[in-house]
Amino acid sequence: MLTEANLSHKMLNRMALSMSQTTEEYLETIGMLEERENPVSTTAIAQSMGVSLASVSEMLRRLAEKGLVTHTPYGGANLTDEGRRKFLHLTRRHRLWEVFLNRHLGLGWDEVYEQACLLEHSTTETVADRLSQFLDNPKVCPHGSPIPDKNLHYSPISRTVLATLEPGDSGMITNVLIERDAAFLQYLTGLGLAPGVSVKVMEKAAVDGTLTIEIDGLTKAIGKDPASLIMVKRTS
Amino acid sequence: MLTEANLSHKMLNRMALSMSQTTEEYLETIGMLEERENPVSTTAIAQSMGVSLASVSEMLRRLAEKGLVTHTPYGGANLTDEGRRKFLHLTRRHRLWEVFLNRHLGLGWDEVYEQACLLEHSTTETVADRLSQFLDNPKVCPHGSPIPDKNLHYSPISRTVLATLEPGDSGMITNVLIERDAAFLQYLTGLGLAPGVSVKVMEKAAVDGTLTIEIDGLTKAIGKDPASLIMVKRTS
DNA sequence: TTAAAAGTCAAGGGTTCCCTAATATTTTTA
DNA sequence: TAAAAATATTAGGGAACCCTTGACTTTTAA
Repeated sequence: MLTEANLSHKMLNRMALSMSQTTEEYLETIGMLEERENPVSTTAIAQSMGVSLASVSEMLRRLAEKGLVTHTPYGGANLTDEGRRKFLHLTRRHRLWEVFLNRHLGLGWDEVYEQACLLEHSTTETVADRLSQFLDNPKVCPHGSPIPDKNLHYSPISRTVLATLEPGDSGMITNVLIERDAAFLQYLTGLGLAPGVSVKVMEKAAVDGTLTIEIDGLTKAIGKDPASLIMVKRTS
Repeated sequence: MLTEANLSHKMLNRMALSMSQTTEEYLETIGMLEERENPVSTTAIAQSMGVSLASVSEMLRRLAEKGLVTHTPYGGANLTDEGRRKFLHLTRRHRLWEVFLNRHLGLGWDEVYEQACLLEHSTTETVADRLSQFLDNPKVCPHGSPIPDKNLHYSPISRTVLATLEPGDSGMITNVLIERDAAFLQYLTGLGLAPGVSVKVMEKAAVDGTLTIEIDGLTKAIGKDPASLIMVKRTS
């Protein structure tokens, strides 16, 4: 029986805006993986979230029940329109907080991901919109990833990977594909690499693709793997 | 057996900083009630949180186990030093967010409580400290309540209630005791009352204590009950 | 001293999320 | 193409967390 007394705060909350934090994290993971793999495999989700395959299977069933994903057994998962909408809202909140934390609180681009992960789940639409205004409606986060606007539109990202540039090519870093690995970001910082920085490829090792690049007048080396996680816009 | 695989994200989180959100809310409620009633009765907590007496009894046992409160059966509860520390941290975070939301995002003083309630539970110490700096280490929230500093010290609040002023007395509003009742705050806004505003008592009805006051040159009436929730600093 | 108020205990329920083990399906490869 | 390997699902179970009702105990106040 559903009495008024039974409608606790929590229940009302759940009906009003929310999904549990875990559910939101599944949506974010799936949305992120969808950009690389479509549909998204159970294994990819399990690895990315650090849980067992069985947990993912079960969660996918629950998400499908709620209409947030489509899931064909043995065939992977995709966000529904509704799921995608929630995913983009979360992305927007996450990246707006990253901008705030970086720009106004002085946290490094290697620190903001984790903090934004915490805040994004407790951000109402009102606060997100006001925050966006306060920040002058930024288009990208500190890692260069696009921030969906109020209508959830966002600009496409570059498709060119630093690792594919050839000697003589120049480009400007637009964004990095890994945002939560603080150590990786610190490594890039040490090299002088960040969104907006211009690089010129001097050499490319035939054997393993290691690049010799010029950044800000300095010559540096970067392996093919890290260079595959850095997106650039070619300038020549 | 405790394997590395068993140490999920959640478990690490729990060990590192946290308490569930509900636990934090109990601490906040108890800390708040302690200012009026000491020790705090089970009933007071139950009413304030909208749960049954039995739930509170059980939770007090759990909080006592964790060393956050002392609880003598049939004798009420008190925060331990550790509980008080957590309570003050939460208060600090809550009120810092209120200042931010009000000052920079333009939310009204009647809207900030609810939003800050959400954010406070996902705020690390680093972010709280940086936020405080960003806001120039504010000493009070939009409702005039003191914000504990980094060392959890805070200035005492006024003990004078508007309702106790006599005709001819003047004072400045320092803070209001009810921060989460948006309708009440809107009522005060309509009267022109807010922290920092000066008032002069013109009349006081003998029968029910209703005050006639002058605010900003305008004459207004306010009942004894609302006037008992408004704290002032006497200026004459 | 007795009734009312306050508080506790016992038992149980629901949700959420996770795991292991067993099983089923699909893909790969020999 | 059959067996092996990889992938995915189901079954069964459990822990944490928080809440409830109903019976009972303690305290308070008339």
